[in-house]
Amino acid sequence: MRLPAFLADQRRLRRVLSSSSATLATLTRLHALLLISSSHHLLASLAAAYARAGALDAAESTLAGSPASPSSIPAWNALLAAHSRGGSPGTALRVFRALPPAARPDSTTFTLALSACARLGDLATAENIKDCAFEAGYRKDVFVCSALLHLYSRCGAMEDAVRVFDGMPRRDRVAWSTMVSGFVSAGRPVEALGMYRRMRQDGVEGDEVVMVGVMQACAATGDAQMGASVHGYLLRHGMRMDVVTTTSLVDMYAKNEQFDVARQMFRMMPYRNAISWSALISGFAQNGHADEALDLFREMQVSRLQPDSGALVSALLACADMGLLKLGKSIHAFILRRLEFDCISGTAVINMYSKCGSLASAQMLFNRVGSGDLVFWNAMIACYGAHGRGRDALALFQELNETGIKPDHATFASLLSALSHSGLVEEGKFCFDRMIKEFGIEPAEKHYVCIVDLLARSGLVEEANNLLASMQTEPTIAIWVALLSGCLNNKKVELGETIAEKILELQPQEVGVLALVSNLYAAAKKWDKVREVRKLMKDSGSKKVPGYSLLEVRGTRHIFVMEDQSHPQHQEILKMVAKLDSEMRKMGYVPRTEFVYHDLDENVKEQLLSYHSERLAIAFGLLNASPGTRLVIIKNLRVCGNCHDAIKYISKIADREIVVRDAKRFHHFKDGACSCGDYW
DNA sequence: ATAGGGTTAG
Repeated sequence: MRLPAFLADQRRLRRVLSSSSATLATLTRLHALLLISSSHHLLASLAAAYARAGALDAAESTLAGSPASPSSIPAWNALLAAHSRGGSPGTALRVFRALPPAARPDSTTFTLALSACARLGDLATAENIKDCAFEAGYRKDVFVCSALLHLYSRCGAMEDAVRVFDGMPRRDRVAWSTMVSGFVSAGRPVEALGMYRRMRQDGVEGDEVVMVGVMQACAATGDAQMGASVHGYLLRHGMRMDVVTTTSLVDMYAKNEQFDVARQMFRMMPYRNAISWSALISGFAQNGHADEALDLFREMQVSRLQPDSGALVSALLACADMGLLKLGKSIHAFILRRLEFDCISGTAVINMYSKCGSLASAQMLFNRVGSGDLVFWNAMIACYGAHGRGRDALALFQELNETGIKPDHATFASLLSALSHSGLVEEGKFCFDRMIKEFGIEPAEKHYVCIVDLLARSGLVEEANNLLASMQTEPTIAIWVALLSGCLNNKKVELGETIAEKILELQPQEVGVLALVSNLYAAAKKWDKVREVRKLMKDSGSKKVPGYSLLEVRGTRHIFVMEDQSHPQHQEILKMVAKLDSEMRKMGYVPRTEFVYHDLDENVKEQLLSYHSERLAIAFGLLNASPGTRLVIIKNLRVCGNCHDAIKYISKIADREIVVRDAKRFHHFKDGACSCGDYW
């Protein structure tokens, strides 16, 4: 072929350059030809072709080497897009900054640059780019605007996203769906669902992507009915049930505790990835079905799919829940051998050690990994809190401040809870103040729960009550509950009754909440009120979670439930309990029958107290565990004040360290003293 | 001609 003739055939040239099938060799050859002919137009097309073929350096040098003009913008865009897709948004931004001024960026350019900022979480640069885009006349551009929506929601600035969204003259499905998933990831699922409703009212139908966001929202709110209707919508509209969509369905059903449906969906998936497994495993693990979670985890191990860190993290969650230290340790070892030790799995391991009572192992891991990741620190602060080590939590918080990492809402939730459980009232108040004033964090529900708990626990119920009066919004059930439980523990029955009324007005469904209210009325000896609330409990339909205690002896787990006679050593255990009881009494133990909230005879109350599940578990442990080893009991409910007393005596009699983990934290009993800062 | 939205786990 004669070169000049070939160059003259512009149409044919264009076809070669815009098809994505041109090989690199062809492109380099053409490059040489075009340089000779110095055709700027064609050089730009060539650069775009380079970018599409993955030769990004060649694309950039071609562009930089030819004079800039608006006609080179598609090529620059192709280059930016390639960097973005290739996962290097930083480079994309560098290229954007290096754009020659004569090449006028268009809507696509700005959209790509903003999307790179979103990926990097670089709000400052984005603001700059936004200004340029607006100046260039793209203020109303759908693409630029949705890129902004995505940017703001990824940077936790939902209010800015809302502002942009409200200013959009035209909103397409992508804009709506960005808002839906934005609200979901901001932890505001109710507003996410609101967005979806508005979208439908606007006459816009959902597609797979929107519906995934809606499903996440349903999972977060626990709205099972809405969830099922979304499922129906997907089927009715014949949507593509790919891995992502189906995994979201599985996740939603599992989070809503519809395990049969979740499992069925999972089994029907033609193709599953590691995320699908993790979704189901964690669904079980987080809802008290650790056994099934671990069964699935084992099944995943035997399937071809290697467990990734997500599945391991879910399995660790199940170990933490059940206090399975041995299995947890082996997963830790597996991660060390086979995977990169990332922050998420590191945090999960710390959490597992924490929940299994191995404060020392958690500390060791924390010190060895030494990470700059905030959540990692948060987990360790929470771990100290769970072990009643408020001062250590505070010290770690101060250390965190010295690193320059900014604490977040979760840091303060863990810290306040640690201080509360250690009775460090002044420190707690001070931290609550600092959180608001110095760190500019608006207290959320959980923070109010902590601070009210902190005050009320140490008897300052009036101060706690005043704090609630100063709140901007109405206190929620959880906040009232913290106050009420302080009233109950400090025998402030009168104030307690008014709070109980408020809680009942909010119509709580949770049995635990109703039980607390009922106990308060029992403490006030208002037995007709007690009956009333007990009836509510019965009508609420939700089953009371039976209290159980669990311990592992020589690798086997034993579960004890009050009044359960099924254990093969039942008679022996009862004898042991009685023996301990009489020895404790000789040492001065007096059963604290005020913890039995029923209208019963005193001696019946005393008997009931002796058969709490942790007492049975401890008796079993003393009979079977090797002498001198520590007994770690995992209990799903709180340890009552009487058991707390009793275990101190037992620990002294048996000369053993006894550790009881209740729903919230650990009580380390050694030589009759509990190392947890406060009582219960 | 081309760009913006989606799955688990701390």
